[in-house]
Amino acid sequence: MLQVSYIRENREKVLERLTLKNFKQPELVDEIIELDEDRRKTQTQLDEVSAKSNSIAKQIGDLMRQGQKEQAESLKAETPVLKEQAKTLADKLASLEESLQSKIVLLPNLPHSSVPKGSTPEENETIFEHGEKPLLSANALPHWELAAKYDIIDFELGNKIAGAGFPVYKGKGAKLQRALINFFLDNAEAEGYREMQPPIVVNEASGFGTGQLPDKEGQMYHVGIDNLYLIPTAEVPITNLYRDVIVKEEELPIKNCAYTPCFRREAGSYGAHVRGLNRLHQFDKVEIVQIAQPEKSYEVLERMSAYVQSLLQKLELPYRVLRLCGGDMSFASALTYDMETWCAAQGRWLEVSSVSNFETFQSNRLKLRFKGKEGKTQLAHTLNGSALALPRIVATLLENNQTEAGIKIPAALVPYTKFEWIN
RNA sequence: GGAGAGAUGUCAGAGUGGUCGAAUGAGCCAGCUUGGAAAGCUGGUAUACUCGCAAGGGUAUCCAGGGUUCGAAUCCCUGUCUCUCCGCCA
Repeated sequence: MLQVSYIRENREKVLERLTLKNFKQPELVDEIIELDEDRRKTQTQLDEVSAKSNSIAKQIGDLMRQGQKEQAESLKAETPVLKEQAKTLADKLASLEESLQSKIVLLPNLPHSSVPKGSTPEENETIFEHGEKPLLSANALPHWELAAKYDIIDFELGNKIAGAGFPVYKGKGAKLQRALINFFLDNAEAEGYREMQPPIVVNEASGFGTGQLPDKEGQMYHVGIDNLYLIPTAEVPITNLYRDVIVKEEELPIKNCAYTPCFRREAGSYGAHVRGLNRLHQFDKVEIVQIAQPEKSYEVLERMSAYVQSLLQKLELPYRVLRLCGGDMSFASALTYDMETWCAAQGRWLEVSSVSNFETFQSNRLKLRFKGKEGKTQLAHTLNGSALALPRIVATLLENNQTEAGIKIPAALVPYTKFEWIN
């Protein structure tokens, strides 16, 4: 959520930046500014009336104590008018605040100055590419066929007990999952992240804090009876740990990581390109989350990007890094890097990580602030990234490392799997 | 699921209608003291909105939302959460 004061003071810039994000309702900006002006005027009026009432109440108190009952009574006569005024103003204020809030949450975050123009994934900017695309033999298989061949992931069985998009990992498939989770967590710890285990259901306030609610409600599984949501990413609980918190500046940056299952309804997306592990309703992910000082957050973002890349390098996966264009970025992000691995049998790039700086967009919703040496409190910047999401890593590993003898586990992972081959 | 108790500042904890943004203590910060430290002493120590160049002022906030009242941390209603006991349970 953008700050009203910022919109008020930077109208032109806000409009210009929203254009880059292909925002369709620029008229909202002026509506917000107008509502805000009205809101502040009403606030001032209400404050004045309240000040008057307070002073009268105080005088009545004084008079009563001095036993001057009659004068007190005559002062009381003045209050009904004030009360009426206060009520009217308070109602007006509440309704102004409500419409202001309802409009301001519709504005996406403003993109950083380095964000390229564009509205489709094709217009994302490839800023780095690493590793050789493997040359597979003509009879190479996509991962879902390899999964069946080696009996390590069973999509049918998951179908039976839950539905499409809930695979069952079996034997070495399950062990590979566990190995990857541990590999990612150990690396994150070495990078300075504190491991956390949060709840994987969250309440409404948490969903709002990180921006999933109210608009992306349909993407989360909702447990109606208790009004809880299954998390779509660990970002939600981990970032919300700091909701309504004022941290000390010297504690920054705060670095947390967590492994959690993630749940996404992804309603209505079925088809060939979502086969196998490409898109699931439940998947595992290790997430890294940082809270940083505003002037350092872009440095932090680069560092997070480099860290994610180091994981891909250790796993010996060919990848590229994209800087997302304005139209392809998420609602809340100011700058996003996507990491994609080359999935050789499918012959396509698969997104395995997304690293973003949200600047104050989330912290404004969360009321996550820090207090500097001078005692001034200000909103902190939040960042997060997948490090990494498992299914597409598994898909890439299976497809790229398939040989006549089976699937070769990358050396860095063998201490975790304790086997070198799936065969 | 049943019964009861409770929710006050960074923490502990007072406060049952006015002088309460809130006693007291601890913590923290600054200063004094000291060779340095401890102890001691002195002062400071919430957040949001708003007015103001500033100094400073106004308003709101004692879990949340309503209500009673000239006036609510205090009384009433509703909700949420926490704790204790019982039941159930990995």
